[in-house]
Amino acid sequence: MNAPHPSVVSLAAAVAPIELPPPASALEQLLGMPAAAAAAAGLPPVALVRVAEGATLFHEGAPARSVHLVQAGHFKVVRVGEDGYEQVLDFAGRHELLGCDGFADGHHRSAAVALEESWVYVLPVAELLRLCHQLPGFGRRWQAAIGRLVARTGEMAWLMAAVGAEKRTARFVLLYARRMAALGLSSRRLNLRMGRRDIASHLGLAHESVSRSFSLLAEGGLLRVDNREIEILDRERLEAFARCTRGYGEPAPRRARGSAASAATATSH
Amino acid sequence: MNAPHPSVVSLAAAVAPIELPPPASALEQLLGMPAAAAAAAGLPPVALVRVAEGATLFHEGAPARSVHLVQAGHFKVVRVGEDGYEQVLDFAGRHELLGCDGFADGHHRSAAVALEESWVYVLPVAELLRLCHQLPGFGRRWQAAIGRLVARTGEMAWLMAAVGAEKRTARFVLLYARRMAALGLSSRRLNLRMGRRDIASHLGLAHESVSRSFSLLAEGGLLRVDNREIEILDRERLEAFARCTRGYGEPAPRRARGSAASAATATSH
DNA sequence: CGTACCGTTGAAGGGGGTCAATTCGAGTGG
DNA sequence: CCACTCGAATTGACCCCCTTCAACGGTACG
Repeated sequence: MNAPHPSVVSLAAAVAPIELPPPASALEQLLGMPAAAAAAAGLPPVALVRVAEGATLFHEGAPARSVHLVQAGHFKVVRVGEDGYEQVLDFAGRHELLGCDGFADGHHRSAAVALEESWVYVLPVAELLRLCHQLPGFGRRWQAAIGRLVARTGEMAWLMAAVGAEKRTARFVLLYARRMAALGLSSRRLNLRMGRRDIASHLGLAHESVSRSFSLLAEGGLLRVDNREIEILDRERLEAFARCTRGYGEPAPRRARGSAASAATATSH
Repeated sequence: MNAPHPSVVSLAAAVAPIELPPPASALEQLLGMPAAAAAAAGLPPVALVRVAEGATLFHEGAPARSVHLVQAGHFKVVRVGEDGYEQVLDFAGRHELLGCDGFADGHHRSAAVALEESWVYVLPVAELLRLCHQLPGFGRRWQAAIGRLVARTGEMAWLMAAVGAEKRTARFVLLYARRMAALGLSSRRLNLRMGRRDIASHLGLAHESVSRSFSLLAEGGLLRVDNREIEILDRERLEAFARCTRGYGEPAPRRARGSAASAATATSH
């Protein structure tokens, strides 16, 4: 707990904004050009700030003056219900936007909490409109980013549509793996940055159910689970299992020792 | 079924595009100016097309060349899973945008089906960028619309977070009422445009459970249910009931005859 | 009048929520 | 180094709620 009272204050206590991070910059990819070219085009430099683990990037209800582009690290997007229940809306990693729901009325409708030490670019909303005007091609990129954001609703619906905790957990793992693959990382060995509670809140389950699901999927030989280290052992069967949204049937592919009969799992029907 | 094979073809068979609809135009509100002023600014006219009940505005996977602004009527946004299960992602009415998830890669990730005879404005994506450049103030309005769209993820999460079919149904009713209020319509007497199956798919429940939930909420005196005609009898208690997301407890406020004791329902506990 | 679909209600069965105990690891201070 | 604490993660047991299967009434339509 290097953040005693998680607050935006921790931002001020962070290291001074840097100009260019170690690997490829998420900002450059969004702009569609290297930072040097952007500077030459007369664009003001974009701040890159550090967010400590457990710190809140922005609070629910706070005025939304800027959006954030994740350069490194991971966040959870949460909303606290009127009853105090913390609902995890989404997880966001590199190249993803945070805070766009604040566009609606100028106030954030969710909070973003860093799951680990992270770095984000700060893009004032006023800058965004100017970028659309000045940078040719940025409009398209910005629209694409918005499209991916809107598509998140579909992903979430896909998650929640599955009945059965195991199916839902399987879909979560597949979704997470897909995002890792999009970042060029391994989609077999996953390093979950969030705890079981956060996963459970995201999936609408009890954290015990998530734990049980992981165990059952591992018992079935689909996954190897070691705390937050996940390895997909049999992607074929995992996807087949997650495919059918409805039906408690096909309870779990437990002990399907049959080797390559991928057509149908050898459950007794 | 006036649409034998629901298809975009029905669009061509629709009445010729009109220029101005009867009441206030959703397009004018998005543009921030009357259509006459927009025309004077050199903007090309925007097509307003009719979509028959049951017709598909755009299909999943189809190339996304334009977004649609609902002027009248209602749509359901659906995604068909690989297993053929139809998942309702959202419902969209007047003043709402359809097809923005296609921004991501140029292809629609969901389909839009008209629940009744509807009218939509067709906004080519290329036009949108030009509007941002030419129309002062449009950028802000467009951002706000995007923000509302992104905020939908939070609404959906709020829906699904509730455990218990009754709570989830109650939240759906409240959400629907809120949208009706935003349109200036009555938020007490609701006219659901979608069937129980669609609601169930949207809430991740069996359609029988939705039906039962409506009956139980009606039995508790919170709602009056007559097929698709819903009336909110006691908004106070309905919101209190929907408030707590978790806990099967407080099963249902059935037969709470006690008049004004709103602090705690008089269940035997 | 028959068909088809929607909406409602009943009965049975199982999955997951809740509560509870246990293990394990990290951090802390003796 | 060890005792202690705290939290995360796992596992077990019980029981309610929801899914599923089934039947029934109502309405639109040919």
